[in-house]
Amino acid sequence: MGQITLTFPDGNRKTFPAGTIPAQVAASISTSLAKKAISAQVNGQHFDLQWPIHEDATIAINTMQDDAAALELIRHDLAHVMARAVQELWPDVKVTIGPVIENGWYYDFDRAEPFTPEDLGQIEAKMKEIINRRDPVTTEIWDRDRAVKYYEANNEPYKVELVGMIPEGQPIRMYWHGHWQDLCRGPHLQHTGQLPADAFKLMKVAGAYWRGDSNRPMLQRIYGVAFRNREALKDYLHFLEEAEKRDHRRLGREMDLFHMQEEAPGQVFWHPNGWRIYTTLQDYMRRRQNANGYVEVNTPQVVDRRLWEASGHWEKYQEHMFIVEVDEEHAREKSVNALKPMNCPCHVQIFNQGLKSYRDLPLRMAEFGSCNRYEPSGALHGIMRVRGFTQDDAHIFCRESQIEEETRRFIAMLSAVYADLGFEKFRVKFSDRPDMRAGSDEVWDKAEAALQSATEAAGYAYELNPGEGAFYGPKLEFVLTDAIGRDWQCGTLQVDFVLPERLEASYIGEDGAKHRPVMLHRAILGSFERFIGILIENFAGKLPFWLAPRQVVVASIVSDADDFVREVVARLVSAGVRAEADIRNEKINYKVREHSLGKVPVILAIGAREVEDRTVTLRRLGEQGTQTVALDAVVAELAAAALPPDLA
RNA sequence: GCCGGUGUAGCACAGCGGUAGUGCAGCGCUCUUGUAAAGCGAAGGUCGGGGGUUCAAGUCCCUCCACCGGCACCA
Repeated sequence: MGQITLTFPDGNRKTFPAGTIPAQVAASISTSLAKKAISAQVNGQHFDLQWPIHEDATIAINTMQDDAAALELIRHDLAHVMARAVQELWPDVKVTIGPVIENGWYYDFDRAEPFTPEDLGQIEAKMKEIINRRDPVTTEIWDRDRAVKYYEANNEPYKVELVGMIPEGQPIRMYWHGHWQDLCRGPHLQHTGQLPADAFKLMKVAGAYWRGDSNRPMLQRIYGVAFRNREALKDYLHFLEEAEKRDHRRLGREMDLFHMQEEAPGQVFWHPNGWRIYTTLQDYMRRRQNANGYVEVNTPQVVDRRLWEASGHWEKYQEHMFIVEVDEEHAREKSVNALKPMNCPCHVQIFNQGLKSYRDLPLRMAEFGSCNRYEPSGALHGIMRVRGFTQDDAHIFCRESQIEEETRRFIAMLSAVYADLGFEKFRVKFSDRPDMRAGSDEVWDKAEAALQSATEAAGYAYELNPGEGAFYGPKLEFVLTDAIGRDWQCGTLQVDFVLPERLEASYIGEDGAKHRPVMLHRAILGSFERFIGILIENFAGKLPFWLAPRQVVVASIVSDADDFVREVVARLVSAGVRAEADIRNEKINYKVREHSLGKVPVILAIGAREVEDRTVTLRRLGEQGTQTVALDAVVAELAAAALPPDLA
């Protein structure tokens, strides 16, 4: 048997017989390391302590101190322990897959009876029992036939299918946790006793399609979360509570921004407070667009199916459109229309009016386009995913040679807008050509290169999403990260070679001949509804002053102050501040509490002293202290703060 | 659309086969108040819609709708 040389992280080298397993390497260092070891990094690969090493390599032994490895193993082993617990409790349940996900894992089961919340408690107890058994984890490599026969004999059809999916030449690895067995690529811990019995929790049961395919059976998925210790779990559960307090549906009610009701599922009833946010944001975007060379248009809501057939949407998205049929009772001829689900075909109609010259390009056509889509009922979510929404949409008609410059300008505008709205950082994703696509490779080459180089020129790194582009062209997607670390994909820029062709857009070039323009579809916010939801959650309702629907409440302390309160409100309103009076017969404590819960950024309290001195006592949301200031100074300061960032 | 859960007063919730309850908000009265809930009083609900079982149904069954959590979808 040959020898191999292993290099340790400190640079030391040692020779071992070929086929040595990391467990033996750990034991050669110390018995305590052998006990504490959970896995190894071998040539950078996450390695099971039982996998043999056949050649020279770098090696590092992982213990629970190594965050990434520890969390990966804890979550992965718990997935197995949970599956085992379920099968111990209900032997007829069939197991499928159970991967590690962010903060935990899930495992999908096939069981006739639904799992109940009580079942989760029972499973959790059984898992703790299994952990306390300290069962050793062992592994073997089987050949395909043996694995298939084994699973057929054990009536585990999903596992049979999984074995069949493992590519030729890749090992089919079996793991044993005591007597329980699962197909798994590993690695795993040494024994179940290495798992923290008090740092995991089963969270919820949910349906999930086998292999993500809605034509295949619905399985039952159990989600769990796990961390290295009890404190980390507690922190995470606390984080969930905090996230719930930011929920835009809850804040929407508490701040009286909007509501939704049964008669109009997926559509928003904007209350005065919410609509102030909406119009403030829209006015801001309109100024930004004007400053960036866009022209604004507006197009019809109800459009005959012929246009959607021509654009290709009828064929693909008919099921998801609101159809409006007009019959002979009302009109001479029956017609079938759709509420517009998008604006682009209408924008091409405007482009097509009159002859366009190359001198007209690039033509940046913007619309706050009100769209309706019949989204599947299960997709609806507050104001984030709705059936009626308004996009900050625009289409840039340009020549291929202008794609790069237009992309660069767009990214500059988008980053300025995001910064103004409180998002300093965003990520860029680039999706290139899919297998099914329109247009020649030559054109795709040019479009992809233009998007990439414009992104790089703008100083942004991008993540590649291979093959995820639209069938009509490559795209960029812009992803915001919010205050508690969640990602939101908002902006997009898509190159489209197809729609101008289908809807016969053209311009006259310098050569006097007709040419096809390229269309860039682009949005920065995405939809106002969703973006306002994101703003609410990002700021936990405490919107920046300029966006706050109620900026100032002027509250009387004694009724003798009422006249001065009204005067202060009038001064603020005429200075452009959204101010209102609260002269109800209530204690100042009560008023402060109520307006603080309503997320009003500034409360001005006025009692006898303030009336006497023509001052106000100012209290800012989230602060304990107050300051008493002269009226003129406060009006000037608040008027300045109320200006949108592009006007300040 | 699929799986599971939920739907009781404006809001948050209790009641789970025998004449609909609590807190807060709202309304009335008293209090003129100094920075996160003053006191008292009178009200307020065809218990999501429809159908069924029963002497009797928020309570049990069926069905539809909406919402919540996932999955699938997202031009």
